[in-house]
Amino acid sequence: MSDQTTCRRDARPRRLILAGAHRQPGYCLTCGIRAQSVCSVIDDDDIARLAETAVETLVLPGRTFIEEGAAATDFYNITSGSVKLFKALPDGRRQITGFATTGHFLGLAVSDQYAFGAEAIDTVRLCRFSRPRMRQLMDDFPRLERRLLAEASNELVAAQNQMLLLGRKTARERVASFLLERMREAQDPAEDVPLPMTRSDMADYLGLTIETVSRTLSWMRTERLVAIGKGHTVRIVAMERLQTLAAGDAA
Amino acid sequence: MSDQTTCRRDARPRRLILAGAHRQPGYCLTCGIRAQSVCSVIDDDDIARLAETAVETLVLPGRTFIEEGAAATDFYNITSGSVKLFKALPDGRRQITGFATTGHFLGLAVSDQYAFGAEAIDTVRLCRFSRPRMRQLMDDFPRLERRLLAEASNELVAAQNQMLLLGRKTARERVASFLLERMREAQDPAEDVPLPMTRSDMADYLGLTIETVSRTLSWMRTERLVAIGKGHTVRIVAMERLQTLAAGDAA
DNA sequence: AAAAGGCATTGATTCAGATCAATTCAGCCC
DNA sequence: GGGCTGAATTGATCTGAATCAATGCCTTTT
Repeated sequence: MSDQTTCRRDARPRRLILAGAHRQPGYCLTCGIRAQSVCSVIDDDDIARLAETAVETLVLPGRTFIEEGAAATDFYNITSGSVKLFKALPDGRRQITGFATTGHFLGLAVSDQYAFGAEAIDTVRLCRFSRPRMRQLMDDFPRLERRLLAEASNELVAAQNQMLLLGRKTARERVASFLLERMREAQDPAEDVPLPMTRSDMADYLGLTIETVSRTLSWMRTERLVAIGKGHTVRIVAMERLQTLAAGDAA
Repeated sequence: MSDQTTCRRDARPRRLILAGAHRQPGYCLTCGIRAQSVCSVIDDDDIARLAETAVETLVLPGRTFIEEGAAATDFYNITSGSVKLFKALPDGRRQITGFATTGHFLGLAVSDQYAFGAEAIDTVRLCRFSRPRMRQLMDDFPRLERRLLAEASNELVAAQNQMLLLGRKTARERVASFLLERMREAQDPAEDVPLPMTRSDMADYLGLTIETVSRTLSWMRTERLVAIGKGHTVRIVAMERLQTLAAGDAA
């Protein structure tokens, strides 16, 4: 990983702030630089000590910055951009287990190996710090630990939903669920859903093939459920019917 | 839920102990009764206050004690027995998202609704306490919060493995993975794997049908990978080959 | 011991989605 | 604009697991 820069420590904030999901601007916990969004404010005397070991890293699109099975030495907080998390089988079959965006933490694990890989979708900025440091941070800031627990809980709920999808839903139900999930994730409240990922990523996330994803989207178009826009965008036309489909209410 | 009894508060321990995975005998955090296994010791002055609202509940086999979508009012710690966690679709399709045994916590959620249901497999004893109380406990005992985070992290890893299984593995690979997982879970180090759950549970856990599970086990028997014993037990005969199969190395 | 009920196994057939195989489309770079 | 390249769509065919359908096999009851 050659494309990393040291933290800009000149911009010292008065208060320590966690990058997070609540979408307020603020300063990164680990390096003190201004982040796109933060969620949690921590009163702080020890900011100088905290900023000591922080490193900001820039990751280019397509780059795998966490290798599945590698030694889990670092902890990451995404300050901008989005990444895909995945697991793979020896013969190349791949399962994307989730997407992570601004504010998410990566590398939370009890094991000493990363259980999944992580690859940048677009250009990603993240703060990286060592595991011993993370432990120390959690000792010093209980709110951080609480926040990690909340994030883990949410991810667990998402994972359970995904297990239901992968184990029991049909291709149509999977794609419908995916579109609605993407809509919820999008910052714009509109029904124009951005799909920045490739069909291949969608397929690997939904446990399908690219052909089935493509066919299913085409079917949704002819059924007037969605309209497929330019530039990786899908507009939801019949929200009700799509929700019914995603919930598995009727075939 | 009529089959619950109040906590036996007469057995006051000197120290507060968390029921957990490390398999040492000790006292339950919430009610102070002796539990089959505990993992974490917490020095304690406030034991009387802590035991105040604790309730021990006995759950009979087959009983659903957490209803998916119901108001998430309580938090549970299993002190003995094993339960299955599941999600369901309106038409009855079901996905078992995991099994929980002695020491596991249930009900961890940011949302105010349970994201999954929980049903007792055998007779289950558990300690139940309210969410506000749980919050208070976490405030008072940071080690509890740390333990919950560790448990959530482990579950997240397990969930990611299961997503790979459900999204990308074949029926044979799924059953092989399941047998090895059960072997790891079992307390006996032997290669005799106990399968207390029904074929239907296995199928709903692996995203298959009971017929496919049955056929796959029969195939494994004829291939001399396993020997099917009496009373819901399977003996692993060819460990190496089973591991290769589970890892998805060769078809 | 016979009857009954609930799993589990095995067989026959179907089908949703995978695989194999062309096109078609959208950027991009001269 | 005219190739060039990788992604997306569409079509034809195949197949692994689901579905439909009998038995078989324990456990409980009488």
